[in-house]
Parts: sequence; C-alpha cells; structure tokens
Amino acid sequence: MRSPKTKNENFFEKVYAVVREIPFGRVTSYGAIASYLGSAQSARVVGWAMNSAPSDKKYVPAHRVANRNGLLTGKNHFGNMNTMKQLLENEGILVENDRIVDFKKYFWDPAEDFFYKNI
DNA sequence: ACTCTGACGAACC
DNA sequence: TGGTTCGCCAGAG
Repeated sequence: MRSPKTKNENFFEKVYAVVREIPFGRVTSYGAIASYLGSAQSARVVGWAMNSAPSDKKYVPAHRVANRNGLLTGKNHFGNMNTMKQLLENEGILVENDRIVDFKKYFWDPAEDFFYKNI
C-alpha cells in the first residue's frame, strides 16, 4: 500500500539518514545528497528538508552541509549567524568569509562511504 | 484549491 | 561572464 504521500516522507527521511552519516569533521553538499538519493535535480529539496530537520526526532548535523562551493548558505537558519561557523570550527574545519576552507579536502561523498562499506 | 517561495544546481541565453 | 529559468518537494498564505 503506497500512497503518494508515503513516497515523499521517505525522501525526507532518507535525507536525514544521509546527513546523520556524515562523519565528524567532514562536510558534504546538498547536491551530493540529492544525487545519491537518485534525484540529482532535487538539491533544492534537500535544503528544504534541512529546514524541517529540527522537527525530526533525531539530531541532524545540518551544519555539515554546505552548497557546492562550500559556502555556508544555511547559516542564517541557525540561532545565531556564527553558530554554523562555530560548529564547524569545533570539528576542526576552518571557515573564512562564510566559506569552508579546503572544501574539497573535507568533502564527504555518500557514495564514497557506500564504496568503502562494501570492500 | 492555487500560487509563491525556499538552506541548490545545472542548463540556457 | 553573468543574469535568468527550470526541476525537484513540501509548507505557508
């Protein structure tokens, strides 16, 4: 029995699940998550899912998700403007001018994790 | 019930 | 090179 609604709930749920798997001290992008979930064009929806993340039962480390340029586009959605930056620096990630330094270096791809799990 | 708008990103002028 | 448009889903007015 799958109502049209069930499908959508799963998408949000999947997003949260992926975000929660981001290792400490690593970051990823909205697009990467969307792509991993099979909807490469739904990066925007991932961001929207993050907006509803706090209402999820479990904690979602939304601060580990930035846009594809490593820009902290969602920082305004944290209590304080410095909260997101603070959380990242707390994990050893440098943030300069609202941008993650060496974004590539800290970038974590969900697919990559899948790869290692299956070796 | 319909329209608008987002924490994105890629394709198109 | 840079602004605009579209796709995706859900929530708000």
